[in-house]
Amino acid sequence: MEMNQQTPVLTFAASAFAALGSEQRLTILRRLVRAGPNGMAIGDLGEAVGITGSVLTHHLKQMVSAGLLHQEKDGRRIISVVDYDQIRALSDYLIAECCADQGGHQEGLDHG
Amino acid sequence: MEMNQQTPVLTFAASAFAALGSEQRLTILRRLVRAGPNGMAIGDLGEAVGITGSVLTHHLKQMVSAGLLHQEKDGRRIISVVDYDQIRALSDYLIAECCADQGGHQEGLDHG
DNA sequence: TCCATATTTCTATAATTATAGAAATATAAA
DNA sequence: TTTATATTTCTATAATTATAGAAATATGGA
Repeated sequence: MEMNQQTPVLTFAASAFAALGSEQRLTILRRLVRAGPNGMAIGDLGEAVGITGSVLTHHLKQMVSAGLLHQEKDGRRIISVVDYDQIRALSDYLIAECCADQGGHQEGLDHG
Repeated sequence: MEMNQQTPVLTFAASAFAALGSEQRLTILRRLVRAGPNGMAIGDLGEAVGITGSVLTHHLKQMVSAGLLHQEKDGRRIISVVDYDQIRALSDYLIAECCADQGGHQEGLDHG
């Protein structure tokens, strides 16, 4: 199930946090962030972080499905690129929803 | 395994994000945030969010273990209180680590 | 002390996620 | 077209997490 704009905020957030909830995936994400907006081929990524093959595919799939990454084809390579806006949205969610009445509260968000 | 100051950042972050990665737990957390720094007894919390008994205990345990909450005794009630600082730290991590080179980068963090 | 309440632990089962090898698919280059 | 590379899908198994009822523990009040 891929997340889109119709997905309720709670569902998106839970799915995205779950996708961040693994040391391996955080490591993968950090490496992709370092790669910047040009992204990185799966093979190179795997070599860089020491996670390859079907396990890497499995983790990337979860992150794509949660909306943290997207992928583009470049010949026979698949380039993974971080969706920075989604990550920012998640960080904002955390402050807005989870620090309400503690100085970070914002009114008017629709929780779906 | 309870998180403390010695826990590597990556391990804390992965564990905390995993603890946020469930709609039920996000719902619980939001209710506890609304309760503010006085927290909320488990029974009242369960009634409010519609998750009770061993399932609620199970979720709270994960959140406490990840450092998102702590618990205090008040007679025979157990009061759960959000650790706002930890949530802020998590939000900061997301921006610092995962939006680096995209405008949110900070130097000098030790990734453990 | 006895009782009611609050919460946890125990136990079991279901569901999901993780790990990994092998085969399959897709594509570019020779 | 053949070959090598890149990645996925398939399959299987292990590990973790979720759900839930029942029994156990802890505490305050009658």
